[in-house]
Amino acid sequence: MNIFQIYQKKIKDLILNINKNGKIEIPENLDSIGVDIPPNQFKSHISTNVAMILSKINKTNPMDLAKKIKTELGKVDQSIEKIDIVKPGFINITFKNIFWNQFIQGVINEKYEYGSSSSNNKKSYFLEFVSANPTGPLHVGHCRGAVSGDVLANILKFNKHKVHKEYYVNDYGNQIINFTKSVYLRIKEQIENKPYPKDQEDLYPGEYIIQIAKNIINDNKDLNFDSFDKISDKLTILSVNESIKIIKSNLENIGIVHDKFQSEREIVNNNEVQKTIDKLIKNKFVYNGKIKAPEGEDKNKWVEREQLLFRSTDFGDDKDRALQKSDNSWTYFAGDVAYHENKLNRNYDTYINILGADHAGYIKRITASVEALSGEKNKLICKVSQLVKLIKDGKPFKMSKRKGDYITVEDLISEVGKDATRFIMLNRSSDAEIDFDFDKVKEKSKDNPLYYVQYCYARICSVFRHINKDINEEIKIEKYNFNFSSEDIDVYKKISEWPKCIEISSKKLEPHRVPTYLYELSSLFHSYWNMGKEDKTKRFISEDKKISDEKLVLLKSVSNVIKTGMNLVGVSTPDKM
RNA sequence: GCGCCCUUAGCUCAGUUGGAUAGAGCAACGGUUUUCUAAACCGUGGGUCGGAGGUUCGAAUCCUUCAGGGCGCGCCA
Repeated sequence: MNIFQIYQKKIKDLILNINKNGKIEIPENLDSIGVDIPPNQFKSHISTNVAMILSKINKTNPMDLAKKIKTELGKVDQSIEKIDIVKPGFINITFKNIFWNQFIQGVINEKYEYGSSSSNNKKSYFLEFVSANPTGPLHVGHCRGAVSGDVLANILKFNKHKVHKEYYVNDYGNQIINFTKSVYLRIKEQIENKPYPKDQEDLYPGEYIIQIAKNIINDNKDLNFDSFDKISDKLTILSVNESIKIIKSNLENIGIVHDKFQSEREIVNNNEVQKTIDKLIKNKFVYNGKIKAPEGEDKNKWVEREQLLFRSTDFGDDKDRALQKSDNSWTYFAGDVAYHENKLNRNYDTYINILGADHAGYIKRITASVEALSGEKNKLICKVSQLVKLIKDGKPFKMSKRKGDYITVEDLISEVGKDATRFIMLNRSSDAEIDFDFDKVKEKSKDNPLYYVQYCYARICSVFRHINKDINEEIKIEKYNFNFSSEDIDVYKKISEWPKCIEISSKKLEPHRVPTYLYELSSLFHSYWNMGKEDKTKRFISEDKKISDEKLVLLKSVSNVIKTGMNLVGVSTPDKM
C-alpha cells in the first residue's frame, strides 16, 4: 500500500493512453514523473509534476497540458474529489473520503508489515560493519557505524531481503603483536610483580588489559609464561579471544549481534591471500613496481622500493597500492583483498561495508579490488560514518588510545542507556559529523528525540488502558465508512509516507531517515492530542467513556507505524512513561 | 600538494532519484494543565541555503570554480 507508487503508475498509464490516441507526445523515460505530498499551504493531498515533465517535448506550456491531463484523470479515477492546477503546472489532487477509508483499512490490515516494500526484487546483502581491532573494548567512535549498520540490516530485512552481518577480526599483524606483548607484560605484572612499562610507545596502556591477563592466567593454569617467544602464538589467540568476548558483550549491550566473526589470521593461514593475489596476477592486475612519495612528504625520508602492487589506478584510485611489506609479509590491504574474495565466494548480490571516516581514503582501493575480482562494478558499496565529535566539560574531547583515555561503549550505555544511544547515533545523516556532548546528553536526556517518540506511543497506550483494550490486539471495524476531519487526513498523509521513507532508506542505504520520520509522525500526533484540550469532540475517549471506531483506527494506525519503526531502530516502546 | 566528506536560523541539524512561500529542536519572548500522560501543545521573532558562475520551465539539491572546516595520503589495521 504505497499510494505514491500507485499514483505514479496510474499517471504513467494515463499519459501512455493519451499518447496512444495521438493527443500528446511522451518522452522515452518516464522515471522523473514524481508524485508527492504538496507543501502545507496547499490543502490538496497529493501532487504530480507530470505536466511540467511533458511540456518540453510537446512544446506547450505546462498549464495547458495539466488541464488536458486533469480532464482525463477525472474521467477514470472515481476516488478523486477535486483536481487543482497550480502555478508552474502542478496537478494537485484531493481525494474523497472513500480513498482514505480504503487506504487506512489497508494500513490496519497490514499491521506491522505496513511499509515493507511490495516489490519482488529480493536481493541478498552481505553487510560488514564495526570490525574494530580486537585489542580492547569498543569506544564511542565505533558506536555510530555499529548502530547504523545494524539498523540498515533491519531495514533491508524488513523489505524481505536476505542479510548477512559480519565482523572482520583483524587478528594479524603488528598491532596484534603489540597487543599480545602488552597482555604478556600484564601477566608478568600479575604473577611476578614486575611493574608494567608505562611509557613504552607500542604498548597498550589500558587498564582493561589487567583483567584480560587475569582471565588468561586463571583459565590456563598449566601454561608457562617464562618466555614470550615460546608462547606468543598461543597467547595471541587467547588475548584476541578475550578481546572478542569484551567486544561481543559491548555489542550485545547496544543490541547488536553479528552472524559471523571472520578471522583475518584464518584467511592468511589458509593461504587465501596467496591464492587471491595469484588470481589477480593472472588477470594482470598485479605487478612489481615502485610508488612515488606523496607531495608534501619529506623526500629525503622516502625510500623508493620495488614491491608487489595492485593496479588500483585502473579503477580510479590515485596510486597503485602495496600488497607486500619489505619483510615479505602481507600488508593489511592484501589480507583484506583476500577477505573480499572470500566474501565473493559466498555469493551475495551486493556487499556493503560500513566504515569510519578515518578509513574513507581506503574505499577506492578496496572497491577497485572487488571490481577486479568479480568483474562487476558496484558489487561493493562503502558507506562512511563521519566522526563523532565528543564534547566533555564544554570542550572538545580527544580520545587517545595511547593514553588509554577514551569513553567506551560501556560508559555510554551506563550513562544514557541503550535506547538513547541508538537513537542519537542514528538521528543524523551519517555524512555529517555529530557533536556528541556527553554531559548534555546525560543531564538533559528528556530533550532527547527518543523520548518524544516513545511518549507518543505511551500516550496511545494510555488511551487503550482507559477503554480496557489491549493495544496489541487487532481491532474489529464493521465498515470503513468514516467522515475524516482534515486533522485526521493530515496524520494519514504522514502515514502514507512511511513506505516511501523505508523505500528511500533502503535504496540509498540511509537508516537515519527512519528516526527523522518517526519524530515527524509523533509531532503530528502530539498536536492532534492537544486539540482535545480545547475541543472535547477531538478527544479520543468521549464523555460516556467510549471510543469511536474512527478514533480507534487513527490510534491503531499511528501506534502500529511507531512500533514498526522503533523495532527497526532497535529501541523499546514503553507502555507507560 | 592530492583524494574523500561537510558548510542551511544565534546553536545542533532535517530537507524525498531537481519542484511550489526552505523546515524542526534548542536558546529568547508570550500563552495553554478541575481534562485520554504538560517528557506535550499553540503563538512571536530569527535565513544572501559558505561565495561566484553554469545547466534547467524550476537548483539547498546537478556541473565548474573559489573560500573555510574535518578526515586520510608506502611496509598502522
